Formats: sequence, structure tokens, C-alpha cells
Amino acid sequence: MKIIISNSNKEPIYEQISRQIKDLIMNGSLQAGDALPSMRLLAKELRISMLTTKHAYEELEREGYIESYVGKGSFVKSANQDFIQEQNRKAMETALVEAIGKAGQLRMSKEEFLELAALIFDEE
Amino acid sequence: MKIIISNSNKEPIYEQISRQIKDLIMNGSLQAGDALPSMRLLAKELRISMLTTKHAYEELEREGYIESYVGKGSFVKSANQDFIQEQNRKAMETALVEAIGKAGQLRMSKEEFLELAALIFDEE
Amino acid sequence: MKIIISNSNKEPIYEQISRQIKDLIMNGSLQAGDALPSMRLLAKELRISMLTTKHAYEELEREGYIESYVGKGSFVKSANQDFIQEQNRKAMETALVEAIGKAGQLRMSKEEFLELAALIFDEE
Amino acid sequence: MKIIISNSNKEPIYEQISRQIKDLIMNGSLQAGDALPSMRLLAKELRISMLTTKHAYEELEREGYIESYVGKGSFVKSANQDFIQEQNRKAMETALVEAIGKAGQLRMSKEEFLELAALIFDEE
DNA sequence: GTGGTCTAGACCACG
DNA sequence: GTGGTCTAGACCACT
Repeated sequence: MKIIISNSNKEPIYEQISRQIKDLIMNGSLQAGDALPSMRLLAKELRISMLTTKHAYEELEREGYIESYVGKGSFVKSANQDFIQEQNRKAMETALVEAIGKAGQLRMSKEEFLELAALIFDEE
Repeated sequence: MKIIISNSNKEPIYEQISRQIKDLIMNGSLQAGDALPSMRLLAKELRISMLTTKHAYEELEREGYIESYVGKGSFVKSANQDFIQEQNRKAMETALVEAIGKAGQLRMSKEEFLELAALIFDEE
Repeated sequence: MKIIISNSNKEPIYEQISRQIKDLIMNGSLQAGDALPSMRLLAKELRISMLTTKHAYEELEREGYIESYVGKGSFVKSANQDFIQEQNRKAMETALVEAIGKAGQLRMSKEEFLELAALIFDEE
Repeated sequence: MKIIISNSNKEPIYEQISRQIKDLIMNGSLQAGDALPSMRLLAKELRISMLTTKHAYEELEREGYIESYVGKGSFVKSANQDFIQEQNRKAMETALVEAIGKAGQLRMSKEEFLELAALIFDEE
């Protein structure tokens, strides 16, 4: 599991961690039941305080992505796939609305915007 | 000039102000050379500390949207229209790439995505 | 605002705090919009770490009882009275079901139990 | 003797075990003098560490429900039936007082409360 | 002044 | 070994 944190970033470290783990779960790299690295180990690897990894894991647990058990560790929750799909869809729509809003401010026509979108879609 | 600030909002007050002024500049409500209300007056109207309006105006000046002259006041800058456009374009592309990435994870086809984009474009 | 914490208690300190503040809100001692003591001040008064009071306030914010703003402080949320009623009702039913379950194990008859309940009700 | 442990539960495993054995004693499924499965066997059946079953049995012994003899095993204690009853009664009263307190905050009348209690009593 | 984040320790309960 | 709680500091952004 590869987590990259940047200090020259306004996003809090714990947010960077929980966001990246969320992404790993959502794209299938982490499956339901998989064990996450212990808070201590992850903290050591990332050279940050254990409290920070704990903060990240707590957020993930609150949002229903993982579960932690004293003495056992933290595990990806057997989340319903629907929940993950739903989250992904919401994120996608939010970004799309944002992009279209900006396009409007730039006075782009619908055709220009869709052409650009098609272009980027093919690149990915 | 209508600025609305919301306390039940995690966005810092100075950000709410500078963002709304930026929008007014972008959509043409504020033209190059126009005078902005004095920091003192704006603070009084919004019933906030002058430090906060100062913070907002400083950000706008730093980002090249306005210019302030001691004893005269603050004015919308004439230049940098291209710079602003460019920034907007970047923000738009970033959001679009994000949306397309998520769409890929959702296994949406290009056609589905473009259809959705067209739909949202018309709504706005 | 009177908060009492006990160290000779398995309940975590932050839980004791958030629970007591919840009670103050639910019984009307704290009204919507009221300011809570700053995390620092409360920590000082209770002679505990600021992180602990912060933990308590975070929980209250997550559960919708209060809102915190950097530079301003923490305030009781203008909660819908319905939400509070609902929480109270749930707590009451949980306790009642628990009591009745125990009564069953004690082989109390319904009449005995209701008599006891009536007695306690009058005392309060 | 049927013990069921759930991993997707924040209640510690040893607590789940001791609680369930307590219930079996309380409702008469386990009589005074009955032998409990050896710690080793129970651990094997539940696929958990023997340390955990040991922890559970120790709690039961501490609370006066069972007695363990080295080399012979663990047995339900004959005495203290009154003590157990008394504990149960206390727990029941505590829960009832709690429920009535909440009912008071909800401005329920005594009649409403007793009606609700009777209803729940019949359901159980 | 306020809350938000982070550190580098510590002790505890659980398995 | 694991996670849960707590301390006593620190720096930062916001008002």
C-alpha cells in the first residue's frame, strides 16, 4: 500500500491519508476484509506521529470505510458496493458541475466544452 | 455591491468576501478602474472586524485583481485579464479531468459521460 | 456551566464531557446560539489537556449539537427541537426496555413492575 | 453450551463470553455444580486464543458466578443466588430511574409512561 | 483571543 | 503485537 504525503500542502496530513485510502478502496486496490497497516507501522513508514495516522483511520471508520478492533487491527469494511458507487458518482457530478460552471464563466459554448471533454476522455 | 457572509459556513469570512468580489469582477459587474468600498466601510456594513476586510483585500491584491493606494482606496485593476482567464481555464480543466477520472472508475462510456455533461450544461 | 469529571471511571473523560453537555442542551440549560467555554478555558478549569476538551467538542459537532468556528468559538447549534426530542425518546425507550428485560429475569410480574415504576415516577 | 462470538462488534470477546455464560446461569440453563467446558476446549471451539477464554472465566470467578479448580475444571457456583438477584435488581432500578428521568424531560405524564411500559412488557 | 493540526512521548485494555 | 485515551507542549490560520 503506497501512501504519499506532502508537507508543502495545505491539506492536513490525516486528510491526505484518509483520502488516499478511500481511493484505494474505491478503485478496488483494497478489498473488503483486507487488513490495513497498523497505525504504528504506517506512522513509522511515513515518519509522522501515530496520532496523525489514528486521526486518519478514525475518519475512515466514521465514514464507514473501515473498522478497527483493539488488539486485532484495522480492516476494510465489507462495504456494500452500492455505497462506494454512490460516493464515486457524487464526486464525479460535483467535479463536472464545477467544470461546467467555470466553462460558463469563460464563455465557452456547449460544443467547445463537449469537444474538450471528449478529447480528455480519450487521453485517459 | 452586494456581499453576503454566512457564519454557519466553514469557509473563512475573508475568503467569502474575496471570492465574491472575484466573481463580481469575472462576470463584469465590477469593471477595471471601479472603486471598491473602503475596508472600514465594508467592515461596518458586514458587521465584522476591519482586520477581516483587510485580509480579503490583501488577498485580492496579491492575486492581481485589485490595487490599493493609501489614502485613496482600492480599485479594480485593468490589466491581467488574460491571467485571470488563464487561471479559470486551468481550474476548469482540473475539475474536468477529475470528473472524467471518476467516470472511468464508474465504467461510464464516453457517450454516457458526454450526454450527462450536455444535460448539466443546459441546466446551468 | 458545571461539568464534573471523574477519573475513577471507565468512561473516557471526553465522553463524560460531551455527554454532560448533551444533557445540558437537551434539558434546555444551554439554548441554541449560546457560546460554550473555549476549549482552552474548559481544559484549564477541569485541569485536563486541551486535546481532551477538543475531542469532546469534536464529537458534539459530529453529532450535530454544536458548531465551532476558528477565531470565534463554539456555539450550540440552532438544532431542530425535533431532533433533540427524538434522541431523548430513543434514550428513554432503550432504558425502559433494559429495565423490563431485567425485570423479566427477576420473574417480576407486570403488575409489580408497573407499581414500582409508578412509585419512582412520583418520587422524581 | 452455545456461545456465539461476533467479530464485527466493539464488545470485547471475553466480555461476550462471560456475558453469555452469565445469562445461561441466570435463566437456569446452567445449574449450580454444572461443569463448564475447559478453557482450552472452549478456545478451540471458538477459534480464539486461550488467553481470551481465561480472561472470561476469571471475570466470572471474580464476580462470584463460577469456581475454578486447577486440574479439575470450572463449575457453576451454588451460593450467592441472592447476591446475583440483588445485582440484577439494582441494574433494573437504575435503568428504570433513567427511563423515568428522560420521560420527565419529554413531559410525559405518568399515565402515558405506564401505558408504554405495559406495552413493552407484553411484547417481551 | 479562538479553533485546527501535529509531535513525541505515556499508560491502558485486548488478544 | 493491536487500538484507545491522555498529556504537555508547539505552530498555524482566523477574527
